Amino acid sequence: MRLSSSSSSTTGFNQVTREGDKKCLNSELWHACAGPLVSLPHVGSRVVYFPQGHSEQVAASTNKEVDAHFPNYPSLPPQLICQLHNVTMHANEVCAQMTLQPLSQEDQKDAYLLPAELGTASKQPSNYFCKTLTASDTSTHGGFSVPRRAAEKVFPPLDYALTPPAQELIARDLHDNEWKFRHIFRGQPKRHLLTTGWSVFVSAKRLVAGDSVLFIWNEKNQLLLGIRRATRPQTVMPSSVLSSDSMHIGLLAAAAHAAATNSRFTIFYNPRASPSEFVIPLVKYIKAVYHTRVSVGMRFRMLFETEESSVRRYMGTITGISDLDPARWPNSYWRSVKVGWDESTAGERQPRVSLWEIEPLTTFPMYPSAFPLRLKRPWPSGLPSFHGLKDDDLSINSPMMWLQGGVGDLGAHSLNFQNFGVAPWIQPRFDASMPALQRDVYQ
Amino acid sequence: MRLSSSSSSTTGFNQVTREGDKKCLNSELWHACAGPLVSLPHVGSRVVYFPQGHSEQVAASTNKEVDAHFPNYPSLPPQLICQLHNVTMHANEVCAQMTLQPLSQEDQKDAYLLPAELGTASKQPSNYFCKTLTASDTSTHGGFSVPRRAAEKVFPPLDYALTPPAQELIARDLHDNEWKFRHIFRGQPKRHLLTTGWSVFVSAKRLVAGDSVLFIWNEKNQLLLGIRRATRPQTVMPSSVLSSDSMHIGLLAAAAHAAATNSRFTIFYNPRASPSEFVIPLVKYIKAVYHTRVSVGMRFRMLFETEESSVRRYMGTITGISDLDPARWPNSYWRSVKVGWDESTAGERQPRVSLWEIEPLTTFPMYPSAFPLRLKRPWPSGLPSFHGLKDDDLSINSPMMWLQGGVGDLGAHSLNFQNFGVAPWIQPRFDASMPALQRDVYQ
DNA sequence: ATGTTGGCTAGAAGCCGACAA
DNA sequence: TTGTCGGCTTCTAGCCAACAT
Repeated sequence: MRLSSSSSSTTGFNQVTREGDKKCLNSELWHACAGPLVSLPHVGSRVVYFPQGHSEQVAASTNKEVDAHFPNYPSLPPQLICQLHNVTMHANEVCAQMTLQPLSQEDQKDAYLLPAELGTASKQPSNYFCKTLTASDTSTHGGFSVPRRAAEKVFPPLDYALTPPAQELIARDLHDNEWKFRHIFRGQPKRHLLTTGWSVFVSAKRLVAGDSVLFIWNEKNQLLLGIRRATRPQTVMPSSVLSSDSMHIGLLAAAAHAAATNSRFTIFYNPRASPSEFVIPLVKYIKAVYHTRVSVGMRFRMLFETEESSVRRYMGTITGISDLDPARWPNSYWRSVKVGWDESTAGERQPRVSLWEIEPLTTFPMYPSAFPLRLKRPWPSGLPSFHGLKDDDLSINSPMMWLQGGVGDLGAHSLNFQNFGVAPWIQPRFDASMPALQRDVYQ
Repeated sequence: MRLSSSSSSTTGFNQVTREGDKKCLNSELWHACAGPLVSLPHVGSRVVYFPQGHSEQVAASTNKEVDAHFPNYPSLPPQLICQLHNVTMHANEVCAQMTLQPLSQEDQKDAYLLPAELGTASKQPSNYFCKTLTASDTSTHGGFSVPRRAAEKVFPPLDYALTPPAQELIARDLHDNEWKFRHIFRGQPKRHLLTTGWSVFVSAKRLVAGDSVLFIWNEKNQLLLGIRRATRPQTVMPSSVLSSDSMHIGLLAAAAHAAATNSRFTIFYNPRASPSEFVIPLVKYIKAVYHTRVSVGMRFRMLFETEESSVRRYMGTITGISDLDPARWPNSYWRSVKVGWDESTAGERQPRVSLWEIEPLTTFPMYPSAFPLRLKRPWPSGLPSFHGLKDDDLSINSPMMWLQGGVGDLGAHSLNFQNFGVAPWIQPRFDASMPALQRDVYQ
């Protein structure tokens, strides 16, 4: 269950969302290109930044793991609670630039005492489709074959009285460039095709078979058009600017310096390249780490993105809880959970996940937590169970804001809790140091 | 005439010179693309690395200057004497990857005591031409117009008995890809043209008007083909991997860590992006810093690259000698010389240069040096004057090795020394701490 | 000496339904 | 339902000399 945490697409446009001071990016399209699982924390909210996760993104981008002979930054904790000052979406390679400011040492400890930020539900694109391009779609021989259901759902209706039925479509990309396509319904059997204009788009964007295109019909009756390049292995060269080692060091040193001086620093989050989100809302972190009981043997679910840009759940079992990198990052919650996946195709899914990525499937009585919780006191008893969640609210495209008016968006997807009738953290333990995560959050 | 310091093109191929373990790069072509002023130090030799210069390259690549609120690395000196362990030339964006290992604290001081590395003259391409592409050259309407002199000098001779005279040219690029062109001599008036094959090259390399192509006819009777993209302002995006701040910090932290632990680190030197070379041979540094007397008011020359990839000299006057960045990099020789340029178009030339970039024009008696030399003792008198330098050796394409057999390539521009009958450092001072820079170097 | 343009032509780009998976 | 292909058409890429600078 993920309360799609405080996505910045709430209002359609996030704070600055500019690319090089030129144009305002369409937040809805950006999120569609980023994928259904990606959410950006709210500007102004408090977040947790994980240098380890950032390091993983750099490693994935440069195809080079971190060097073993690396300087340690003992002053840099594995997680850093920060104020999120700015989020800028970039269009070329879909990524988000975030300006973070670590809280002071004192505030780091007191973070749990402060009221959590208001969260709002993210507005996912309603009418869209995503298709992976075939060889025919990208050849010079013809146009683009539109899946029938997709065309009927997303494109304006054709006048089928015409012979053949056809219209001109105008779509805008993330750069706000306009692309015109001839949409025609012809052939035997009949099918929807984009002909004139398609090839210039393909060559301009340098699309190849395997890349995906994304058409969105939004509330303003505009057609939006995004692309997602296939993750070509070995695509990025070492950037020829800085060695990957220096990049790794730079990321750590920048964060350490910012932490030591409580000054701002800037990171790039690349959703399609990064294995996992490494800036997550503070409330999501607190809930997962302090209010969820996990133990070896426990079953869980986790969301993954499908080929067609929708989500599906995979199930697995927790097989261990330990530090991913005990030498460099002791006592880190980053990917601290070792898991086994039910399906045998599981080779493609990571063997370690973080607490906030999974939904434990709890049954009563709960197993005692084997995880070294910092929490000392049991959660006050007598909290109500969760009932009354409606099935209609469970779609990933219309996540339910089930804490509206409360103090926090707990930052998880709310899928399928009703299957268990109770939130997994219905009886979490309680830490005396965090009274301000008021109980009414859970009501 | 330039003692192109110990360029790796000496043997035609440098040590590893591989791109992604795929192909062996042609060193001659790489240097031609890099430009006539670029030289790479020898693998195994000792060099001086300037974090400031490296920082300038990152700033130029990311279009972002270094932040004022930057962490200081007091342990990192402005120049670091290193052993150069490896040089790898890259082909995509012409750049060189170098692995450096700082000498130990002790060896840093003793560096001047060790014998200087052997230097050899670099072999510049003999037959080549470079042309900046016009709108017609890059349009889909036609081919490439070859300048007459260039075609006659570089291409194999046509059989002018044919009507029209034509041949097929086969050229190889840095990736060792083969490109075929139809070379024809036709039109009224007659001119050399590349027709069939040209447009695929232009589109494959994505060349636009303003970019340059480079044809080389080498000693093995092979035709080599390189490109140089115009330095488009704002070309590079922030790489969407790491913030420019983190890159700056990363470079400094990596160098500082390597210096502290005497471990290897890796840098990328991008000749076309970097304002100045920031890894230079130790001997060149020693000569410029310890054996050249400069003072305010002194006249000097400096080499620059022309549009046609040849060199020309500009003259100027030293107007000051001071730290470029007294706060961050006190006592640094990097761009420590403030200069004024003779020609009024001097706005495009930097107002600060480093000692090893210029050739002071000395006359007797020399001005007393206003620069804080560390040298204590005057140079032993009685050294011979320099005579007998021949004018024919002054071409940049046939640099003379006038220290052959000596212990060091002094790595400075020795252009036009014969004009003054004496090397500018004929009477340098002498430092007791550096006896091993034997006097016979200068004989 | 060489950049640009108009004219011409060959070949690729692109539209179509047939066919098959 | 939709990917690929052969057939046909259209249009542009590309060769040429004229012309201009």
